[in-house]
Amino acid sequence: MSDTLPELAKVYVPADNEHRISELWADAGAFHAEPHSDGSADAYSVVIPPPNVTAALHLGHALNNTLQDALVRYHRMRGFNTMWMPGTDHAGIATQTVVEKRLLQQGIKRLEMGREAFISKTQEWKDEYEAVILGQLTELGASLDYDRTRFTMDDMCATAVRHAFFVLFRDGLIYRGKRLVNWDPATGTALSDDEVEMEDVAGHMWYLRYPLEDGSGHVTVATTRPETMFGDTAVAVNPAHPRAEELRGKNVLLPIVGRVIPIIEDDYVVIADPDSSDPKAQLSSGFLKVTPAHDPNDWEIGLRHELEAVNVMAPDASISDQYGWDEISTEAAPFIGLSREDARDAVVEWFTSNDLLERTVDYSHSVGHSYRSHVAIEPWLSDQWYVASTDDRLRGAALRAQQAEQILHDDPQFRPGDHDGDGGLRFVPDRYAKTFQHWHENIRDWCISRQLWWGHQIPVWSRTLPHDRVDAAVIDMLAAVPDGETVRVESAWSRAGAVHTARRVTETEILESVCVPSDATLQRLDRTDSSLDEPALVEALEADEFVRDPDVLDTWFSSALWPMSTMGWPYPEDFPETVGSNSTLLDTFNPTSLLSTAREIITLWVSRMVMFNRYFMDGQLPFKDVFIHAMVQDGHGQKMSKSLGNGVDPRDIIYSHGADAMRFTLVQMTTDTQDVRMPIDMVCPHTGEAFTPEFITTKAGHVVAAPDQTSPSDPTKKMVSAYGVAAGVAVVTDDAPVARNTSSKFDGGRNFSNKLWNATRFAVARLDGATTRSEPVTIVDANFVDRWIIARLVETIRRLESAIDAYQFNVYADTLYDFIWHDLCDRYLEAIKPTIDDDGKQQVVLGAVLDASLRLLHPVCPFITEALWPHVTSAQVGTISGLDLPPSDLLAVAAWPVAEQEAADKNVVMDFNRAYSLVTQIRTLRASQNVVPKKRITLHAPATVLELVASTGGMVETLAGLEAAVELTADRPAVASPLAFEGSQVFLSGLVDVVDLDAERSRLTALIEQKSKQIAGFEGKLGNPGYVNNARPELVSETRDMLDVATADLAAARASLEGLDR
RNA sequence: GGGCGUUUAGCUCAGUUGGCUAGAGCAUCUCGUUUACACCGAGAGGGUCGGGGGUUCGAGUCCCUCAACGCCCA
Repeated sequence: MSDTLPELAKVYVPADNEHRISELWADAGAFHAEPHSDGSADAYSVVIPPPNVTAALHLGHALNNTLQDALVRYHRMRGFNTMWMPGTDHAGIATQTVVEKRLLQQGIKRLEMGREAFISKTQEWKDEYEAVILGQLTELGASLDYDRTRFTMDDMCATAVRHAFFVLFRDGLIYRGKRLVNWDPATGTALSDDEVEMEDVAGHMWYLRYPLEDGSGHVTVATTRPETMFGDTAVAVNPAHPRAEELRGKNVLLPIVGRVIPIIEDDYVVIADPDSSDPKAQLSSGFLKVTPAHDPNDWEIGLRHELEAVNVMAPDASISDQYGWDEISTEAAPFIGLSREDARDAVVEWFTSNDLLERTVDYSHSVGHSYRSHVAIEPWLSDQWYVASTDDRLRGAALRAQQAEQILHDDPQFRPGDHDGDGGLRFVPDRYAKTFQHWHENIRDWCISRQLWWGHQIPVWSRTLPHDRVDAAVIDMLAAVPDGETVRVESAWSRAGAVHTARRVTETEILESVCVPSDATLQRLDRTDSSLDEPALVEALEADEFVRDPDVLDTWFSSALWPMSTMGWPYPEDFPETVGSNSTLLDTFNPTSLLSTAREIITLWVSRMVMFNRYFMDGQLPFKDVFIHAMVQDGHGQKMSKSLGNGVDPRDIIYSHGADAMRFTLVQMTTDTQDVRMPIDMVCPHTGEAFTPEFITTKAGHVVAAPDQTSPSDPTKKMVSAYGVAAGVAVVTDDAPVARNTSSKFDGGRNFSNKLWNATRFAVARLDGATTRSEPVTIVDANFVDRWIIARLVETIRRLESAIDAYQFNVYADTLYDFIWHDLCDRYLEAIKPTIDDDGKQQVVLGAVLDASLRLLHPVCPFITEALWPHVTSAQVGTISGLDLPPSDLLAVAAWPVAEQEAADKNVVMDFNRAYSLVTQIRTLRASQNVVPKKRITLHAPATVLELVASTGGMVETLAGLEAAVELTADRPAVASPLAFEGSQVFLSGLVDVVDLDAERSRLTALIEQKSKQIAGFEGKLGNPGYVNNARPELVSETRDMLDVATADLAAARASLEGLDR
C-alpha cells in the first residue's frame, strides 16, 4: 500500500489536502448518525447554534464551531453514537433589513413590491448565504451531519412552530395585550428588550411650567422628552414633597393641548436634592409629567393610578391624532405631522415664547436604540402577542432546571424537584448560572409579534364585530368576566379543532381570535367535528370575516424549538428521515449533550429553549451542559459582529494559514475567562504581502479598516477592505479587488502543523511496513527512551481526557503541543536517531506513538492528521501490548487510543527528567563556550551519575553530544569544565583547547550566588516552626531534600571554583 | 444603577482545593544548516504578579479597598 501513496511534501500545504479530505469524509458518510436504542453506544449530540443567514460567518463563529467540532470528533472517536445537527436561522428582522437595503440600492421599495415578491427575494438571499455558510463550515472541517441540515423556516421546523404556538395558545400561555413595546420607528416593528441597545446620548433636561387649573400658580416638570407632553395625563409628585399637601386634589391645565390633568402622588418621583450624588435627584424638579403611552415608568404609574394612556404618535414616531389622541386644540394642530425631533424643537420653542420654559440643562443619559436600525426606540402602545414567560410552567420550570450546586437563591419553589429534567442543567464556566438565574427571576412576558414579512406568520385569524353581530353565548360569557379579559369560546371553530377566544375591546365591540393548527396537528386532535382539514377551516374562517394576523413571530420563537424541531417534533413519523429502525432522533438525541454559545445568548436563546423543551416534552431538558465560549474581538477590543462588519472571514485565515492552524490556535486561545483579541492584518491582493491597514472611526465610534486601501509597496495599486464591502460603502472592481485579512496570531498553529508533518515524514521514512512483527512488543522489555515516550503518551492521553471533560480547551491544545513538539520531536526523535534504523522493536514503538498522536490531535486538527493517517498506518511494523489502537481506514472514525495504566511507568519518567536535566546543563555549558554540535565531548562523573547515564541506554550521550562518560578520577584532563549535578562535581573535557578561566570563574560565581540564595530560602522555611508544624509532612521533607541537593551543589561549585585556581 | 470578568516578562496569555525556586508562545540576543522541519535546532537575557491594607508559618492564588479596562443586564 505504501508504494501507492505519494511522497510527503517537504512543507505541509493545507490547500493541497483540505478539499480532498473533506470529500473523503463526505463520500464515506463519516459524520452521518442514525438514531438507535440497542444500548451498544451512548448518544452524544449537539445542535449547532444556527447561524443567521444575513451574512457569512466570521471568526467568532469559527471559534464556536471549532470547539463544538473538537468535542464532537472526540466523542465520536470515544465510540459514542454522535450526531451534530447543522442548520441556519432565518433571523427575521436582520435578514429583512439587509434584503430591504439591497433592494433599495436598486431603487426597489418593499411595500411597492408586495409581501409575496419580497419573501421570494428574501428566500433567494437565504439560499445564497445558507450555501456560503455551509461551505464555510465544511472548509472549517466541521463534522456536522450535513444530510440533516435544517432551516428554521423549512417544513419540519415550520410544523413544530405551528404546533407549539397552538399548544401554548390553547393552554392560555399566549395572549394578546395592549402594551408599551420597544418600537423601532425606522423598521416599523416592535423589538424585544434584548434587541434594544442602551447608548449614552448628550441631551438636555428641560424644565417646563405647567399652570394650575385654578390659576393659583404652576408646577415645573423636568423632562428629557418634551415632545411627549401631548400625551401627558397626569403630573406626579412625591407624597413627601413639601408642596404635596397644598396641591392635593388640584389639576393642571396642560399647555398647548388644553387637557385638564390631575396632580397625583407617587413615590416613584425623585425628590429634588442638588447636593445628591444621584444625578436624577440633582436634576429633579420634584414634579414628573406622566405620559403612560410613551414611557415605561409612566405606564406603571398609569396602572397604579388608573390613568388614561393617550398615544400621540404614528408608527413612524411622528405626532399624530390618528392613534388615540382626540380633541385636538387649535393650538396643538400645527404640531400634528411633525417628526418627534421637529416636535421637540417646536414644543421647546412654544414654551420659550410663552415664557413657560424655566431653564434648560445639558444632560447626558442612556437611551434605548434599535440594534438593527440604530434609531432611538419609541416606547409605543400597541396590540402585540405575548408568551406568558412569567407563568410558573415556563419560568419556574427554567429555574428548577438548574443544577442544585449552581443555584444561588433559597426559594424552595424554584429548587429542583424530582420531575424529569429538574436540576440537570449545568453551566460552564459555572458563573454563568447566575446570569441564567437572575434573568428568570426578573423575566417579563415575552412579546413575540413582529411587524415583518420574513418569518413564521402568526396562525391566528381575528375579527372585530359590534355587539349585535356576536353570538349571544359569547356575550354572556364576557359578561361574567372583567372588561378586557379573554374567554375561551365553544363554537363551530373549536369543534373543528381550532381554539376560539373572545375579548371585549370597546364598549360596543368584541374581538374574536381563532388559532388554527397545521393540518398535521389538526388531523390528530380529538375533535367533535372532523369534517374540515386545515385549508378548509381557514377558508371558512376567512369567508366569515376573519383575517389572518399579518405579523410574524419573533425569530427566537422558532429558535427556541431548535433542539426539538430539527429532530421531527412533534410528529417524527411525518418525516421519515428522523426515524431509525427502532428509535427516533428525538428519543435518541434529545436532550442533547451540550449547547455551546456566547454570553448574551443565555437570555436570548438558552432560556427560551429550556422553557419550551421542558414545557413541550414533559420536563425534558434541551441540553445538559451549556458551554459559554469567549468573545472574539478585533485588534481594537471590539466584538466581531456581522452587523458592525468588522468580522474576519475564516476562509481568509484558512487561505493564509490553513484550517488546522486556525483551529489549533483558536482552541489554544480558549481559556475560562479571557476574551480573544485578534489584531488583524490585510493581505495585498496585488503583491501578496501582509500589512496593517489604515483605520477609520465610524460615526458610532467604532474603529474599522478604511473601505479603500492602498498597496503598501506600490501606491498606485488600490484595494477595498472587507469592512467596506460589508458596510456597502466600497466598490469592488478588477483594479481594486477586495483584500483578504490575515493575522500573525495563527503562525503558531501553522508552525505546529508543519512540525507534525515533518516529524511524520522523518518517521515514515524510517519505518518499513513490509516486515511486520506478529508478536506485540511488550513495553516493559523495551529501551529506556521507548518506555519513556510510551509513559509520556499515556500521561498525555489521561490529561487530554480530563481537559476535554472539563471543557479546558487551552489545556487540550497546550498538552498536545508540549507532547508532540517537545517530547516527541525534540527528545524522542533526536534520541532514537542512532538506533532506529536497526531496532525493529523501536520501530514498532515509533509507529505506535505516531499513530496515537494523530488520533489525539485529530479532534483539533482533523485535516493534517487525516492526511498523514494512511502514511503512518501503512508504515507501521507491529503493535504494543497494553496500547489499543484498532485499525481504521479513516482517522475520523478511528477509535480513541486506550492504554493500560502499567504503560505509564512513573520511574522511567522520573529518571528521564533527572537525566534530561543533566543534558540541559551540559548543553548550556557547551553553548556558553560556543562548542559546535558535532564536537563530541567527554563526561567525567562519579559512579552514581554514571549509573544514571548508563540506565538511559545512550540517550544522554546522544542528546548531550558525548563521546564517552567515564568515571571521575584524580587524573582527569587538565582542560575540563566543572558542573554541579545532583550535589556531585562532574567535569566535561574536550570542549575547547584552552579553558577561559575568567569566564569559568564568573559562571561558577553566579552559580554559587544562585545556590546560596536558594539555600537561604529553604533554610528560612525549615527554621520556621510554623512551617515545619503546619505544612504537609511530604512538603517539608521535599524542602529538606531540596536543601540537601542545593547544599551539595553549592559545595561542588565552590570546590570547582577552587579547583580552577589550583 | 446591578452583575460578571480582566490587570502576571516588550507583546499575547497559562498558573485547578494557598506550598512558586512564578511558566509558555511570540519578540530580542548568541551560536548552529551533510542527511524530518529555518514554518528549524541548542542556549541566554527579561517579571517587587495593577496600587494599598488584611488573614496565614506561608499569598500571583483567600478577604477588604482603590484604580483602569471590557462585557452582560437595567
